Amino acid sequence: MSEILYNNKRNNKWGVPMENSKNEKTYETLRDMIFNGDLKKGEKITETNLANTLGISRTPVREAIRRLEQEKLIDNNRIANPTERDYQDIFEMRILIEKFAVAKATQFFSPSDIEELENYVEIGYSGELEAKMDVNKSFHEKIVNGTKNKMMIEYFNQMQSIIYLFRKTVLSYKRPGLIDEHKEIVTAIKERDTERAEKLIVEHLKADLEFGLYYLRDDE
Amino acid sequence: MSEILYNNKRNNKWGVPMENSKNEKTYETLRDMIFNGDLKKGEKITETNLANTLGISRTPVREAIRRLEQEKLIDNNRIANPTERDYQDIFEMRILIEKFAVAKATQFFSPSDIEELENYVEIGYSGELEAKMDVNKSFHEKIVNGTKNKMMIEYFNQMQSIIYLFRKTVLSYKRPGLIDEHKEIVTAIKERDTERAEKLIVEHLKADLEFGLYYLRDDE
DNA sequence: TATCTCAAAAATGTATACAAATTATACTTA
DNA sequence: TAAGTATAATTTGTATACATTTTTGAGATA
Repeated sequence: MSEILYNNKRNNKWGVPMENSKNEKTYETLRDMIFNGDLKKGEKITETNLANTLGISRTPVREAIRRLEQEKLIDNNRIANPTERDYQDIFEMRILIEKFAVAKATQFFSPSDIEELENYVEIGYSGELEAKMDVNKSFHEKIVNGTKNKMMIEYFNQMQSIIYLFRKTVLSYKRPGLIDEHKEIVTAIKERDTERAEKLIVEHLKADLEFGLYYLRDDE
Repeated sequence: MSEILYNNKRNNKWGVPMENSKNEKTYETLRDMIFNGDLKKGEKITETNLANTLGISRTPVREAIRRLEQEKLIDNNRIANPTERDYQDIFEMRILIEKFAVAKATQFFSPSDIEELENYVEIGYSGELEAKMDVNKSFHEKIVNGTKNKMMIEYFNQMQSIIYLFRKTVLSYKRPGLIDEHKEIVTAIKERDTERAEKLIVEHLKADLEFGLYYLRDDE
């Protein structure tokens, strides 16, 4: 399992994320248990149980659960089992943010920013499956970070957990053309062609969703 | 102080918000203390102190603080003191959402939906200051709810707390033309003129922000 | 005076005990 | 049998005690 942290850590006074030790670790553990299926979709959970399983008290479990509820990985004392509609909603929101972000990118990205994106494309072609997944995330993250809008970036990051679950479920990083589309987007950014970049990223995200939903429908 | 609940309640299995008693009440109390200035912007807070003040244990205070952190009303053990930049970021996000939402409204709002909006405009003209504030919120909320996108609606609601703080600080509901703009937007929706409605709401929100920032600059 | 060090104080993190609420189960009754 | 009801079991909410970390502040030293 990859080491990516879809994080939401609280910051200390220097703005540096701190390890709230148990709290933080519990959150990560539970999140990973959801991702890798140790905790199954729709499964009922209790604080008591999880605390026993992890050999700690309910207090840190409680806080971890609250965070996971925030990210919609837990809902109503159950492990999330997002519906098609849930995914559509998320992608609708994502499209709004990323369309805005890519426009900023065409206006403001420096050559080195663009180089970074090209690098992700490169790895997307050549890397292992695990690397592909990471790099796909980095690609979109890089673009969204370009908004420099703290709130927007935070909301985007919060959505990552569900998006990760989606990708994992439907293996959508295997979708044909995915990296080609990334490449085209970078080209549009490079050419400072805002409208084209917007159009491309919207299509890219819609294709992603459609591909995913197609396989999701078999699963359930 | 108005009774509006910028809520984020957890739901029970029937989807009905439940009163987590102390937890919920503590959240509301603290939020209102922030809104009405009992807790001042930038003021340092501690769980211990608040618990003593409210005459309860730290546990529910803790959870309430977490929720307020989520809404950015508390940050880093201090009552929030948003910067101009923070407000700009929020409005950037808001514009994205509301522009999308108003487009949906022009496409899908029924006569009775539109009537509801007209009603808010009416009260906006005739009502007391308190009512004006409520109705302004209802107006925008109605439009955003029209997206029927749960995630979008939730994020929008989360932003309401900071937006409320902003309005309260700068009395932006007193802005000249505010209700006229609402009226124009309703007209555009009624005429199913998507582009015009989008344009108007974006201008409306930008004007709101500018007006607010103008007065905010004096304050600090 | 400035800043450094270290102990005391205070705050937060975590565990645990108890209370209140919810859920499950066995029994009753129609 | 189905539906309802009362009680037991479980679970979550809240308080409290203790552990660990962070902050404060007094005194030492340059």
